[in-house]
Amino acid sequence: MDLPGFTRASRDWFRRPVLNLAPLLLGCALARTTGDGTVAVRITEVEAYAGPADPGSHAFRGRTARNATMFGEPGHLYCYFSYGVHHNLNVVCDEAGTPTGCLLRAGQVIRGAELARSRRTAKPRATALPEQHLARGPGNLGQALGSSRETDGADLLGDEWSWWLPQDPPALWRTGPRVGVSGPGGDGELHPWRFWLPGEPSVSAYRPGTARASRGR
DNA sequence: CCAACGATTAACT
DNA sequence: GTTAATCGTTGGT
Repeated sequence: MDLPGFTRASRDWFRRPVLNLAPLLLGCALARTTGDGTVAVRITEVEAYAGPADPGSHAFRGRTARNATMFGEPGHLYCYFSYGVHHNLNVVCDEAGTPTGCLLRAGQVIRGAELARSRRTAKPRATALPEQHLARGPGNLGQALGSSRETDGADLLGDEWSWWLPQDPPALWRTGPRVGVSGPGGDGELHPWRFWLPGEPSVSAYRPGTARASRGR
């Protein structure tokens, strides 16, 4: 398995504070290979969740059976069941014992579009979906990759799931309020921790955000 | 044990 | 813009 223009990430690449890692995830590729083939998604939108100090985080009230994966080694997938319907994917960040992660909110399917589409054909209008919308939204991204209850804890340095760094990383991103997280005065005031690549068709046009230049890599 | 609530989506007005 | 669908997790009784 290879991806032109990308190289595989090491465990240590994930070993940094969540707010530092979050923008670096943009432009990376997440791939999954099964007997049916490979689907790879280039990440265009993420949200950071900062653990015990973050009221929006699943880890805010400590360790539970559900969020245990976030307490483990970085470079694994924390997959949780959302609204009785979706299997949303997070990249576990920072050192083991620091329960932080980034929710993968959207991406562009760069390999296996046919397979990704077939995984979404349960939805009546899926056959009419433009390719750019196959992995738009966290639930849809999870669905395009076929994530399930079994996905929680998967290692991104394994054979089935893999994480890829772009040879030519994006130089610019935007930040804004997280989606679906409430808080006093609006969560966005305190935690503008949604990061996305401007101008990407796979990113839904939510609220406007602030442009930030990258500080070099 | 039980009731409330989502890190959402798609369909409908 | 609004709302129903849908069910595991959580926290309180």
